[in-house]
Amino acid sequence: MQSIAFIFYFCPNKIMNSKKITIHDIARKLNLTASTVSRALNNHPKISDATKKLVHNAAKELNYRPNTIAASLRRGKAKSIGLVIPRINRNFISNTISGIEKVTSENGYNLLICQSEESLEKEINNLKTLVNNRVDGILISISLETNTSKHIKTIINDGIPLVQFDRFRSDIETSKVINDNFQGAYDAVKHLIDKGCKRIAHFGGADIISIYAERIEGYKKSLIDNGLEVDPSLIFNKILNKEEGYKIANKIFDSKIKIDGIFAASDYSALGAMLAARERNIKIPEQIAIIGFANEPFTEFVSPSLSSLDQFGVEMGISAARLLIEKIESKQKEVIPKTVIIRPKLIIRESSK
Amino acid sequence: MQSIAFIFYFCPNKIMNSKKITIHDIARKLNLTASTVSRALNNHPKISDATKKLVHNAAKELNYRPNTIAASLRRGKAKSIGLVIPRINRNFISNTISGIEKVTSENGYNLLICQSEESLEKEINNLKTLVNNRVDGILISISLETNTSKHIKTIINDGIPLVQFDRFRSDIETSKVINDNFQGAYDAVKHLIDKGCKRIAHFGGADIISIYAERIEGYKKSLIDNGLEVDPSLIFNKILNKEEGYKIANKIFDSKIKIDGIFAASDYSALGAMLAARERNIKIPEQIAIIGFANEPFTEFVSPSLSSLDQFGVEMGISAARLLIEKIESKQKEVIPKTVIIRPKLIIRESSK
DNA sequence: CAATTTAATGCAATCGATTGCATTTATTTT
DNA sequence: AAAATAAATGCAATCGATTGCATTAAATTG
Repeated sequence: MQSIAFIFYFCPNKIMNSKKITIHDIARKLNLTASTVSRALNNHPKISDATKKLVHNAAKELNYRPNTIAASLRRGKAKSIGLVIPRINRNFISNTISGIEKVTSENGYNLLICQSEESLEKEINNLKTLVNNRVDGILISISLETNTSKHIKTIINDGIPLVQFDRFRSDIETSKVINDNFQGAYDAVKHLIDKGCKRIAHFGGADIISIYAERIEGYKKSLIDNGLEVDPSLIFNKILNKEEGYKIANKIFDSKIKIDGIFAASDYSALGAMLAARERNIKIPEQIAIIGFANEPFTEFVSPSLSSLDQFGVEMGISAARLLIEKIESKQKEVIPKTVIIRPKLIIRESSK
Repeated sequence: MQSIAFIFYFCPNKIMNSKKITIHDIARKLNLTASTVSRALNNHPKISDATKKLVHNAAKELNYRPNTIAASLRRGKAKSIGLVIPRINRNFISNTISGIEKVTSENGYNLLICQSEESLEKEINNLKTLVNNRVDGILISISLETNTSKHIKTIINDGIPLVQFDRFRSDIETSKVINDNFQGAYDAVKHLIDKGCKRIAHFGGADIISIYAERIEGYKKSLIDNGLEVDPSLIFNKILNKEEGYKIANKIFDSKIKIDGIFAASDYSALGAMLAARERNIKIPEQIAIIGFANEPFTEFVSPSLSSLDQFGVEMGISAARLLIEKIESKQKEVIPKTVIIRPKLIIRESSK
């Protein structure tokens, strides 16, 4: 007796870590077949309630853990969804992931997450991994480097449901969930004009990415619709972080270019501009009104607080995941690609009041 | 001819979406066996270079995609790692995930992510899902609600490698990567005292979670070591967000309690306190110096900018993932549990200068 | 050149759950 | 009570890759 306790005390892992229980073990114990056990566990209608109860009890007693992998192999599907995003640690993206995870887990799907780190090569590899893992569907927001749709088309031709969200390629027919970047930009610029701005600069992203191209278009259209003209020398590309925003703002202040407003495609570049202005005692919003994009958490707390456009990240993730699951689970092969457009909401704060 | 082109044009999916190629298809094409093909693809030494080349070419030509699931079933392992965290969309956590994903993907593991949403019940379910998916190992940061280790012990007894990070249970022997919360708190409070504070309040979290308990202890020890005494009426628990910080600060200001410094376990509660002070024209840091915890992005941008403790999220994720993979891949069953302690770095900003 | 070693490949079982079809048992109908 | 129907369970193949052991072919040795 003593020695048994002794062994248990020192090697609990070894002792307890018995081999995994399978449906065959349960079947043997109950004098049934694996098929019956399988059906009982899956609540198949043709199995009597009595046996179901027996099986469930035995499963509990033996501490049975179903082997998802085996089931996946047999079914040819893994009940899992792959997600490819540029980076996880971005406020907006982690919000979308949160929404996605909520929906997928509610529907019994596992979520496989890959970061492309803004690299096309990694993005391609990520997709390969997901295909090899036989995911039921893929959600993707493309990298900044992605200037082709070939890899994505391959996926679609393989018959794997795919939904794009946020950053997307428009030359492929997929469902997608996107922000109305045009409208957001339009609204922001209109607001600046309403506040009296006449010379509004735009700090944009890489215009090969559609979301940034659209913001530029919205900016232009808003100017024109509101009686101002587009001055190409006020449009700056690839200004997305604080440092670049700071640099460009300083460059403008040093030059002869006069501006009284900035619409930035990123809160960070807007912040950079704010800091540059502050250093020169240029009053915000009196001398320059500023609006950013994405409604990063810090925008609320800086001073002056920064006007911005909220993108509803969680909601976007939820819709994207729902669209994908709908497509996965629809019997009829052909689901008409849907585009869900979320209109960003202008949050007016001190920087443009 | 015409008609073929026609068909291709209208139904590319149907045509191209042929059944998945398996190693048997490759074998058949080359007059070999599946075993040989499998070995060739895995670069087995006993297969001649000639056949390897043949197999690889055929694989490419047929657009072969290995079925990871089948391999996983056979191997009993999925080359995947499970991650359980309270929420994805928190700056610190998304940073750790980013680090984790980097390491796991570099080592050929998939990452399965689950959110517990601060619920013990969900945390338990998450673990079940991961076990059913036969993950090779698990990384976990526990929920606020988790007041037991039973579910985690089960995992360990099942022989599944598990590493805790950030929020952890100390009554289970696992490797872990944690912040030196005691030291961080100690440093922060010492800094406040050095700046002349005599009556420092602490806005803490739930003290059943060790990281918060440690911050309290560090706070106390620092007071004592530096010749001040601990006044329990200055310690407030479960004050972790802006609203609560704002509320408690106001309560203090309304009372007879005099304070000249706040060390908060969260940047958000620190911010709430800042806003409350600002409303009453209490000068920061002259009348009250404030330090937060986590170095959230906004801390740099508020004004006055908020001193805080940086937790090195990405590095923490990297270490945790490395520890886990090391454990998974070590041949000898018994790996001595290691604890990696990352010392938070005090970032001194205007709020405590 | 026979005997032995080495290299390369094949055979067949296996991982664990699922599922179409067959079979048995129980129930109902005529 | 025989026949027909329904209900419950069993049989056996299957999903695709891996792997220990056997086998064949080629190379080496004495």
